Amino acid sequence: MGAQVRNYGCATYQNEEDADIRKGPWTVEEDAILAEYVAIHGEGGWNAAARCAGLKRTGKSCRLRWLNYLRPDVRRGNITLQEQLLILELHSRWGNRWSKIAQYLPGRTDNEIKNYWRTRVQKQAKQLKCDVNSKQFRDAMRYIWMPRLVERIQAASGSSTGHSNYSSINHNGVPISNETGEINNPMIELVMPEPSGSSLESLDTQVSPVSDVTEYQNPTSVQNVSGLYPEGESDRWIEMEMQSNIVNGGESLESLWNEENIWFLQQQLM
DNA sequence: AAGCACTCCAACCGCGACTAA
DNA sequence: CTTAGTCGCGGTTGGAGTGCT
Repeated sequence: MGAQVRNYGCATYQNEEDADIRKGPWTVEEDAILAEYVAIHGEGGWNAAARCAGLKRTGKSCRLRWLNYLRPDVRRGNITLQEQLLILELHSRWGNRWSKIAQYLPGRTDNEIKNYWRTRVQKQAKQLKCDVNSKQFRDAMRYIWMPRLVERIQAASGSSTGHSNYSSINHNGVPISNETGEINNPMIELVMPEPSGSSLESLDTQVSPVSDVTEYQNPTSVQNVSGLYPEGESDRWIEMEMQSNIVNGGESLESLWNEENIWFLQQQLM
């Protein structure tokens, strides 16, 4: 980052030459000016927008402010279960392609998804003492978190299919795609909107900030999940599931990742 | 009540891709 | 072909907010 000045408390300047360029938090007035400009001229041409609107901001800053905050269709608030599942699924497919992932979550910005990943998902990897990109962690996501999320989504939407269906995930855990590269996974279809503009409202199961991948409802039983796990490893994974239930005494789980479970998972993942 | 630790998010930066002159 | 300007993406970070001691 170098020696540039950061001061989010009040807008500041990088150096003498940039004394006309404001940095830091946007004011209400600046927001209004930018929103009005875009309403008249449309999106794009951000450098011109900054100049013509009289904003002492860089074009980049204007673009970011518009896309991440001022845009009328920006969704704010908790990431839903469906969105969590989509993020996990799409990240396993595309990696850190945040903008691409964001296309499938209407109203969510790449920045927001990136923040979610870093603050929630990477935190869990850290707790498990494994790299977020490691096979172990990906497996934990794929064979435990994601099926659980699916179950919760189904429970919340009143579906009675009875068990998670991840059968269209291949042996690498990647959802099987058709020739066009589209994901062909019934559970993902359940939650995945078109990349442009459609709404998630009908499936909008809001969750609290703590009710993300770190916390699960206790499944009533370890049910029909063997098909979810890697070939030849289902026993081991089912055992992990059962162990996590035993450890939690059948009560609803405060968190799957209490110390005991983390230790247990680490042993299993060795 | 105060201080500390931690979480979350807005906003920054560097860099690569694209495009027009 | 080269160059300059612009845009978009992914990584990083400061600070406000919140919870805990």
